[in-house]
Amino acid sequence: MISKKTKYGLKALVHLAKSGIDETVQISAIAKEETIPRKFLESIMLELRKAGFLGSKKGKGGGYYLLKDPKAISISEVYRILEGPIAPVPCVSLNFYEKCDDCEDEARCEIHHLMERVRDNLLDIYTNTFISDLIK
Amino acid sequence: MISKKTKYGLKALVHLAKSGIDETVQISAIAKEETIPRKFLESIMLELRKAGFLGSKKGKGGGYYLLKDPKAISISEVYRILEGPIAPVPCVSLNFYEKCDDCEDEARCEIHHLMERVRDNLLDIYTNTFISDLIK
DNA sequence: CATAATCCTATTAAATCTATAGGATTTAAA
DNA sequence: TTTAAATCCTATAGATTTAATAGGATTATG
Repeated sequence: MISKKTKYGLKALVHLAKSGIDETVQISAIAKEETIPRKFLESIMLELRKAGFLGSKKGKGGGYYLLKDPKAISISEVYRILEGPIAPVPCVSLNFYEKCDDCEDEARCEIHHLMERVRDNLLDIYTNTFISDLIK
Repeated sequence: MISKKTKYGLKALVHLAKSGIDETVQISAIAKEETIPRKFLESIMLELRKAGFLGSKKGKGGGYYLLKDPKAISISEVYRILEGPIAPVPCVSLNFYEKCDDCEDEARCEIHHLMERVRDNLLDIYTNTFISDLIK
């Protein structure tokens, strides 16, 4: 299950992609149209800006705008920023690896290989799908 | 990310499968060998029994044993009992469907189709992998 | 009858998720 | 120059979920 944060973040990026690159859109407008709590979205946009996806303009008439081409923003990048690991368990994560407390030897762990397969499938989808692909 | 509960449950089932169908094994033995907190495992075994995967024998010399052939227990069944929905969002879940608060029309939701693809991939893996496939 | 096992309910502790509060800062326009 | 409108930033509250434990009740064996 993905968090609402990630879901909202993806929707906001698609929203901006629809408006066009370099077009500023206000948080309140996105929040209203996408039915996302305004303050929650504010914190998400901040993260996406700090991660380099968005630029912002302060003050009256300001807002957020896409810094990258929607064709160049893969879902996996966004996912890792907002959600964290794509892998189903930390011990098969490429970017957020953590050893399990319970198993000594990963090669002998019964569920390790299954988890790797799941990871590979998710990675395949998320790295080969882009914000531009989500525009309807 | 899957919960430790699901991970522990899968490991316990594989453990029992290794011992053989109808062979009773005690919680404490599984807990020790798989490095799972005993009391936690106790509650997991209880759930697996109530779901029909396991039988139990009380009293001295008792324990748990597999009721089904490991070749007939798919990961998806276990997953749904211990973890819940396989789908990444409730609105694409086959067994735990819930409407989203935010989108009005699922057909027009930008991320809906992506989530369906993820679900289908996960389902494919989890329904076509069985406890017997995890034995090393 | 002592021992060893599951059974069962409740509860705690910690972590995470979701959302909000409350201003500080910046900018545009009146 | 003032006002309004926007982001910026930190903190925190509240709710939910996860992980684990407590404590005894029940049952079976020898």
